[in-house]
Amino acid sequence: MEEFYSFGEIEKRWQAIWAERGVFECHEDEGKQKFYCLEMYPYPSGKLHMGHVRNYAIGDAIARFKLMNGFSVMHPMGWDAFGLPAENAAIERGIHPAKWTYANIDNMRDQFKRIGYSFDWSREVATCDPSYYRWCQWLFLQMLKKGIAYRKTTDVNWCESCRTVLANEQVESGNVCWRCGKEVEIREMEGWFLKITDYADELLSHHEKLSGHWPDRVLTMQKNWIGRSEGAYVDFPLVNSERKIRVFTTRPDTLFGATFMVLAPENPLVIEIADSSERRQELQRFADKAKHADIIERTDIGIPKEGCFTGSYAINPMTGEKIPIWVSDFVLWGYGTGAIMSVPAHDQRDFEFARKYDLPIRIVIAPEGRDLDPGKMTEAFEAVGRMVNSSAFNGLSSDVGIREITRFLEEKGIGEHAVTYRLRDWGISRQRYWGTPIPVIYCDSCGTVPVPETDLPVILPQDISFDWSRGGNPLNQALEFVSTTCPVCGKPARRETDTMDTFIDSSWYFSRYCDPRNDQQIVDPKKNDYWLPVDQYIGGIEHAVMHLLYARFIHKIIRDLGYSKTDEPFANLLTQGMVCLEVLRCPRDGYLYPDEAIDNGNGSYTCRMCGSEAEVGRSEKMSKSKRNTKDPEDYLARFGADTIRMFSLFAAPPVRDLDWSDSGVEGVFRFLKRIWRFVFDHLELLKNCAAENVIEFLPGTGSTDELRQKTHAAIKRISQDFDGRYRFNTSISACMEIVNYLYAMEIPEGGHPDYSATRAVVREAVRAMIQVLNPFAPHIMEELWSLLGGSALLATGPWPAWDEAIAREKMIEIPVQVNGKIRTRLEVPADTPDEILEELVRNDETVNSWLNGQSIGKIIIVPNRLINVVIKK
RNA sequence: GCCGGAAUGGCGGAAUUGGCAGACGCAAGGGACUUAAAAUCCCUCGGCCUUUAAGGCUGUCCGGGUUCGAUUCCCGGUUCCGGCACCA
Repeated sequence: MEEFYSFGEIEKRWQAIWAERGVFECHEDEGKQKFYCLEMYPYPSGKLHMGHVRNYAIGDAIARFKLMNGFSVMHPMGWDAFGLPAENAAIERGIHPAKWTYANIDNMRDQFKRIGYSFDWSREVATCDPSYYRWCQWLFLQMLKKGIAYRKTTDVNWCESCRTVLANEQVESGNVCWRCGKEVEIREMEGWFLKITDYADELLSHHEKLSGHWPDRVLTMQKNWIGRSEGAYVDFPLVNSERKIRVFTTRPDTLFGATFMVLAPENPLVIEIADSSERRQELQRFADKAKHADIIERTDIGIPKEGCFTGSYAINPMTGEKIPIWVSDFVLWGYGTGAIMSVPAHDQRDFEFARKYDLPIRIVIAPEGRDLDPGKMTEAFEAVGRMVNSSAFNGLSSDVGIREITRFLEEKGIGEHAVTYRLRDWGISRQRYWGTPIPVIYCDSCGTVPVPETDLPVILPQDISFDWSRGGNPLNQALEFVSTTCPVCGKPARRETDTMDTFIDSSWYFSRYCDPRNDQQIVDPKKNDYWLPVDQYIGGIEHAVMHLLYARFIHKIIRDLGYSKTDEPFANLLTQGMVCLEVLRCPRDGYLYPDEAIDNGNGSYTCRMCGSEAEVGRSEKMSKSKRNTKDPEDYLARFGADTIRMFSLFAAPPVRDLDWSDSGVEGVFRFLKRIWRFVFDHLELLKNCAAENVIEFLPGTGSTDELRQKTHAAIKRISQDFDGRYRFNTSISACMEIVNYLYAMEIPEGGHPDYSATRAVVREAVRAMIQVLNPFAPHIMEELWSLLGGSALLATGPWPAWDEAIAREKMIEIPVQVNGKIRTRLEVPADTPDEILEELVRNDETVNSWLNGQSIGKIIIVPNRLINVVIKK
């Protein structure tokens, strides 16, 4: 053993041994309990960043812990390899997307291996490989067959900077592209959609299975996104026409208060019902304006809503009254029926609209214990109450009224109970090259024809020109790809040139890992049944509604196709926090790299370029644009893989954001060196302790008993931390305490009467430390394990057991309070009976001095924790 | 506007079920070793007050409440972060 911890050589050696022996390669083993540990696979952007290091360090700790505990562990890795950056690189630098992507994959795989993650590389997949995307295409064909995939022309979100359509989930803050941050525009386009709305109810109700296993906020975000609302459809007949206008309302109890109607400008009825050609033109202009209005302006709550009268009237089916029909852009064409009944007394938007255009307001819901006056109201009364001005329904409470009115509507055939969702169907067509080709063919005679399954995969052509000046998707220019023959009639036909949203690729990759080389089917159902669901899924919160909703949806389709028995793909979800660092900002030169500023040592920084004082901003997510990134490679070279892994687990609990700290990294490095040196300094005493299964303990001194107790308590604590709590920062600190204790302890020389007793306890402690730290710093621990005589690999265990009796402290210092303030402490054996404690307290000098001659009211004893003496009032 | 989450020393964080606030680490200060530096080891370290020892008061965003006892539970508020934002 060398005196100094040479991490570089140690890490390289053990990585080679693990790979050689295939320790992390897994297979279905019915004799063992399985554990599927998965971190969200990365986009191969070129190199790993600190967020990756952390994400995979968390998963690796869990996977390694399970492996040491005898589970059959699957911990796979692959690449979310289709996507825009590859294509942009091709345009900017003339490198083919495939070449760029595979070069990045090679580099990142090499980085992963040098960090020593316990991935089963034999299961690696890359979504841009035809053997993978073939099954995306197959899945699409199955959805087409079932009517889940369909084509329509509709308003879509178009990002000009990415030159493609985006799904609703991929538009942030109302109008911003999730990828590039630029504003999106609404365009009418034709494209492919998946009927995720068919699964809305199930996606929502299965939250029940996830509750308690997924973070509440992810479930809440999905719930809001799905946006279920329950109410009724109501038909309003038009005056002088056979036509009806159907509306959706969540408040049938307010139906008597509907004094006008409003249509969305896009609603085709608008033009149809206009009462004159003049009016028609006016309405057309209004609709055009609404269509081209800025999305933010149109949807901002604060801005008063413009409206336009159609000249037509409808009949309120309850009151029989004639009510005017208006048009306004606050009514959305994509939600409900694109038309509403307006109840200005009980809906704020309707109220504001009614005030602006002087439309009637009628109270039909009375709050408990007060009266409303339509003339004096300043806002709508939106809460529930008792029905008034509602004929036979007067006096009913809102909830009863909703039921009764709905029943009445159904009896009369003028409405029905209804559920609507905010969720829209998922638009998956992307007008870009680097994605999975959508396997359909357009034939002039036969229409839209699916590519026969036997012809899959439809290969993405490699020879392609990325000349955007010619407009549109580069695939359009690939004539050999586009021109084909119709599979039905054999006449010339053209292929679809749009590719699939890459979120499709990532919606089922966890299934493919179960059977990654299968070229007969998407996955062998037996293998899916063995491994799924993923027992622990780990990734960033940014995918709360995108990836995590899509994957749940696609998995249900895979289930319905008979390839899985599980309803939900991810049994437990952990969303890790971001890796953050303070930003440096110069008032003139913007964000600065650390070496662009001079550290004045007093917390202030000077910009090297212009000499002005740079502001130290708050800690923000590491990003290139803010220039506050740290390259894992630098730390790998200076401290090694074990140190960066352990730091990223120690600095904060996984779910929280982590502030990067160079001195914190050094602290962890020091800790590993301390362990190394302790073993080196006590090599003779520790020799072969890893090979020892049973240790003979001798009656010890105070400190040996204490060390044993601390060792067992630490094993217990860390084992329990792995059971879903995953607070590795405290696991590591428990080990630091043991190591500190070992350093502080007097370890007698051989021949001393206490030597044997101390030796046994120290050997046990060091052995256990090496074992429990292995999931966090596997290379150094594997090395120490082998140096201390471990014959098998530590990676496969064993995990140490703890003895409950030893883990419990023998002597306890119990704080004694008088009226809630600590005044003294009692040193007593654990589990001392209450009577004895009470006796001790009553006779205690300090306690009595704090009584000031008053008598004791009662004594509260919390076993082994605390005593509180309450003075009688 | 609505819905979540958070707030603890100079900093990251700990306190698992209402029971010792500040574990562990960083930074800082002091000391040992060294010709020196690095490395390493040891000590101190929330604030205020008194001090010979030791102790007292105060302190977990702010204001109330429940309780023998509240970082933890309840009510009201502040600030920050995130999500959704005319969804009828």
